[in-house]
Amino acid sequence: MTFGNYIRKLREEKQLLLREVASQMNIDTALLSKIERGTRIARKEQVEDLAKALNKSESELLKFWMADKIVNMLKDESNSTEILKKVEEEIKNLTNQKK
Amino acid sequence: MTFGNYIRKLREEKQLLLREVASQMNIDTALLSKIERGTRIARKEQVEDLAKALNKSESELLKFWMADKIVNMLKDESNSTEILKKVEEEIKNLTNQKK
DNA sequence: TTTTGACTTGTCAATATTTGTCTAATTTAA
DNA sequence: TTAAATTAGACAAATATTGACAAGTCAAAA
Repeated sequence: MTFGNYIRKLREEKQLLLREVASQMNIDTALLSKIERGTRIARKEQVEDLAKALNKSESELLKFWMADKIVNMLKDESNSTEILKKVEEEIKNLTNQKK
Repeated sequence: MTFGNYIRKLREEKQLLLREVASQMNIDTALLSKIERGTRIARKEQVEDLAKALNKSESELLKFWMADKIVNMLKDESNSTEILKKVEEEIKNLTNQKK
């Protein structure tokens, strides 16, 4: 489930129109349409706006949004598994960093 | 081990000067210095050039390079583990995609 | 069939970011 | 101290991103 598909699903469940949500976000309907279809990438600020408009937790939406971006970076790499393993290691190091 | 630290180590092992490697890459010494110190991000093209100049496999260098970028995206996220798990799922889906 | 409303697409100027180089430090090694 | 290597800062040029507008498609209502 991509970010776009996810927010579209949420919007439809709430029976909201593109124009209603877009208006709450202060953006053009066309732009929100593109974000939902994945032809445009939302800015972080817009993800926050969406969380408000759709009454979902910001971190939940950000999870989908960040995952999307990372998947996009990795989708053409042959050794994405190896890369992810390394990322996990490095993150672990970071969080164990004292001070 | 970050990308910058890694290529610096490789360069020093080979006893090459910044200016020698930078010249092979057709970039300014100052830029390579910044890349090694992590204050500038190499372009993918430059990673390829580095692989040649340092006689290392491109995919090995790209692994460090991509991991760096992803770590940077995640370093301020509280739920990075969750995000990575989602990424792994999505990647798995992608590779299982028939046609 | 025409009209209407919701959504989508293509294009473009404005804005923002990235890039690489230059010059001027600073550090290092002799 | 000197000379070479490396680093920092500032800048213009190149590139990328952004959001809006206008025009398009599509389905359902009239």
